[in-house]
Amino acid sequence: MDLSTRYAHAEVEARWYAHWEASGYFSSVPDDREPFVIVIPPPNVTGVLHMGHMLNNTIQDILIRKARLDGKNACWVPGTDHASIATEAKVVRWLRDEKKIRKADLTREQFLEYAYQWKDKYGGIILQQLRRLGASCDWSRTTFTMDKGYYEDCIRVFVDLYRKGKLYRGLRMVNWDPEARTVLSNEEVIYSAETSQMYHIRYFLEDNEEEGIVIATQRPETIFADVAVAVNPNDPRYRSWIGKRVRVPLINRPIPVIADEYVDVAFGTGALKITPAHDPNDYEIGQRHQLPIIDILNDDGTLNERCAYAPLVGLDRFEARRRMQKILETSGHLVKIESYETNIGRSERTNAVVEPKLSLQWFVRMSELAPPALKAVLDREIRFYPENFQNLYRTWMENLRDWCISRQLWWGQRIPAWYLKAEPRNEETHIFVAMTAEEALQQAREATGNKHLTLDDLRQDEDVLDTWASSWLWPISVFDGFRQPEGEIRYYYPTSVLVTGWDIIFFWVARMIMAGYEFRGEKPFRAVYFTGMVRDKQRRKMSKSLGNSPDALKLLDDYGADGVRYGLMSSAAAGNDILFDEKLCENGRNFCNKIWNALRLVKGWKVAETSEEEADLLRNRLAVRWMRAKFSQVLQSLEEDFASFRLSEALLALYSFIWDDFCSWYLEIIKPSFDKPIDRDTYKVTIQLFGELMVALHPFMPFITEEVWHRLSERAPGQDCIVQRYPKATTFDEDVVRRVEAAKALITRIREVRNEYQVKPREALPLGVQDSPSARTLFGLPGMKELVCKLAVLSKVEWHTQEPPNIKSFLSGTEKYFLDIQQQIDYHKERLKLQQELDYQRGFLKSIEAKLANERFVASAPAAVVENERKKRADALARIQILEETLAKLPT
RNA sequence: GGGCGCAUAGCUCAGUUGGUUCAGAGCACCUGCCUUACAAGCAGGGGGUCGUAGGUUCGAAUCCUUCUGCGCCCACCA
Repeated sequence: MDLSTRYAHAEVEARWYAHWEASGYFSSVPDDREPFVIVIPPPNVTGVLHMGHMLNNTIQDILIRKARLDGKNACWVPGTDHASIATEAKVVRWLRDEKKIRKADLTREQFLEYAYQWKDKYGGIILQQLRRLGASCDWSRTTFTMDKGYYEDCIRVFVDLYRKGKLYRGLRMVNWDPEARTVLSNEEVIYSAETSQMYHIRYFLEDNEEEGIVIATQRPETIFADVAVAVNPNDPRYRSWIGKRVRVPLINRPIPVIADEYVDVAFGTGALKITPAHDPNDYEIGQRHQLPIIDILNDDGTLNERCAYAPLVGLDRFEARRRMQKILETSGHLVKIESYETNIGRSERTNAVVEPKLSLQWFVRMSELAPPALKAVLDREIRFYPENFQNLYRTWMENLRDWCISRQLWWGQRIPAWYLKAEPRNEETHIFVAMTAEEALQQAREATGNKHLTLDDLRQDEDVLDTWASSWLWPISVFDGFRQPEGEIRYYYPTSVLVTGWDIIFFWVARMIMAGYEFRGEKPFRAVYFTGMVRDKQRRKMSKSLGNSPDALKLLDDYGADGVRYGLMSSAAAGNDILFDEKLCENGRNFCNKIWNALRLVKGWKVAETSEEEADLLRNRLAVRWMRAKFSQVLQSLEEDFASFRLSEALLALYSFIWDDFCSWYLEIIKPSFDKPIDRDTYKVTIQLFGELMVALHPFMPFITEEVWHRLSERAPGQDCIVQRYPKATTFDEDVVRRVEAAKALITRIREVRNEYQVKPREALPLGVQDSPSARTLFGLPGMKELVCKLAVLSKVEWHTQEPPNIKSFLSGTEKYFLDIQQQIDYHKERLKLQQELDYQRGFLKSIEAKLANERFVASAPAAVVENERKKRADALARIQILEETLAKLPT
């Protein structure tokens, strides 16, 4: 067999992925098997593969492949999300830079045409990249949240919620992004500490030029929107002021001084200007005191004429702020300016400072949707892994505000609400919510009694839905559950597990759960596996803006998909952030190479009917017995790991089983000496076992396992690793496992001695065993002597009833061994080591005896634990006896 | 301000119900090997009082409390 010593991944990956896909292994249709279903967290259509996606999708692929190997009907639905704000921003930039077109110069229809052009050209690259990773998605089911059917579902849901009274249009204080000119959800606002200026400004009494009250504000330009000054009713400094009137600086509009408990006596000056249109708290205070609302800001953040101060009208809020300093100084209202550290909210998308703003928006009534979604998680109807994310979920669900689902964008599902053109904008009294304009017209005719109304008399809402108001329908809509509620969704829903980062637990996870119960009366998934964030070595979240994310495709090139998958999985316990280190992918690549070379070894053997040496046969049979038993033991723990989503543990267990037990021990035991053949039985079992190992590892490292699986032996068409049955644990011979483990310990001890005394690797030495029942038990297994001889490079094993003189002796387990190393032994050193060991064993014995002397321990500990302590005591006693004898006989 | 979580080897982290050799893995480090599968490798080794102080228990890395040092989420004071 002519195989390179290095495993070459690139060609293998491309070949097998194409083969799997062409064989239809990825696609799923309902049948009588148990389904195992995952819907992908749809990445932004604009996205390119990054570390987070790779982690996420590796986990999903592992689960899907495992389910497929378990004989389930595995269905993994891929797709992308239209990501309204992010995509629209990209398209706007693209138009500006490439096409030299400004969005403002386009009609809605023109813009959308360009947007679809852009999407067709640049969108969905990520799905292509996922194939490189090995993701075994059912590509025929690929869904995009703006697909016709999906789009319609969003509209249908909007209408449905409106009719049920769970959706309303209302005036609310929202987070406004003046740059994108759209409302933002709370989750899209990022707060961070920044230094800003605190302006102390004096408001003079209405009828007094001398006396005034000083307020503190960071936004002096908003004073034109002030409608009151509030003080705490319990603040003695200001008690006499309550009820008086003061004048807004510069424009001299009189406003009252009111009392409200909200005002913090200790903060600022203890007097607070009230600006209901531009601050959420002020808005609430304004409501309490029935104060008017003056909105002085335009949508783009410039001041409008309502501020009543001509010099600043039309200026940007920050420019206005800069000028206010001079103006207030000159007019004598400015008391002082202080530097001040505060949290400033910025738009996640545009980084513009967010402006609180009153606005007419559409809201979903969360009080209606949240309770069943909360209950499902608390009752563990939906299980979280790790479980403690329940806390996060709970606190959020118990403190919900209504969900603002309208966005002032064009890229998205347009809100299906129509108004009468005759009514002024934002003051509409008639609202018609319907699937189509025609239906809306029908409603309008009925509502107004005017049969002559036409479509021309109607105006559709300009806004689109929040992206999450489409992605929350994902698990239902991808199976066409709205239009065909009795169709295949009945087979696939609820899905099996959702794999996603914990950062979108609110955006997406919670809302999907709500949608599941609201629209299907059933949870959308049985379990949620939360992945951590992938961070760099400085613990920073990996992001494009920081440029600290390694190029995902380059990683795949350098280490192979299997290597990268290994790297990601080997340090990613559910929910824990992982500090990504390329070194881990290197481990994965090395592991591939190890497997590859094991294949080269095995395939290089000559096979004979049987071996000439009886010793070889005995040894090989023992090796096979041990390997079978150990594999069963490992499979048992693997099943437990999979059941509780402990995937890293499962991978690690396989890694050490393959590398250590299979390669370092098993193959070394059965490896024939140079140019000698191996007996057919052992060979066949080994090929079989090797194949099973590949199947067991396949979910984690699909490509190399498929390749090796096929190279191990001729496979009939369709006999691919990906569609085998996962090996199952059987009852196994624990005794063999135990005794071989003891033998391994003995071999290690012998190698240690050989190393210490620099015995040549090939030089075979005779081993002496001091006769004892435990030694007889160990060597009683057929093939055990031959096994130890081979791996420890021994010429023979001799039994001693008496200690031979002047020979190196050592302990392993409770047995004593002698090794004739043909060298002068350093007795001084030996004595020291023996004494050290003896001291340790005596201390150990003492602690065990103390334990056993404790009546309460013996009475309350489980019998097995007590029994084990007794065994430990016996072993310790045996060791101490041997050590004492050896010491006594040691030449001085 | 409210809440959640973390602290285990030089580094990154496992450690499930308190009890089998539980004090682990990988990396790094040290020693010796290019031994006919693999130097992307082989054989061997050193290294931790499980953050601190108490408590519960026959028994604590594991449960409770304190303190210290980190991290995160939510809310947000003009």
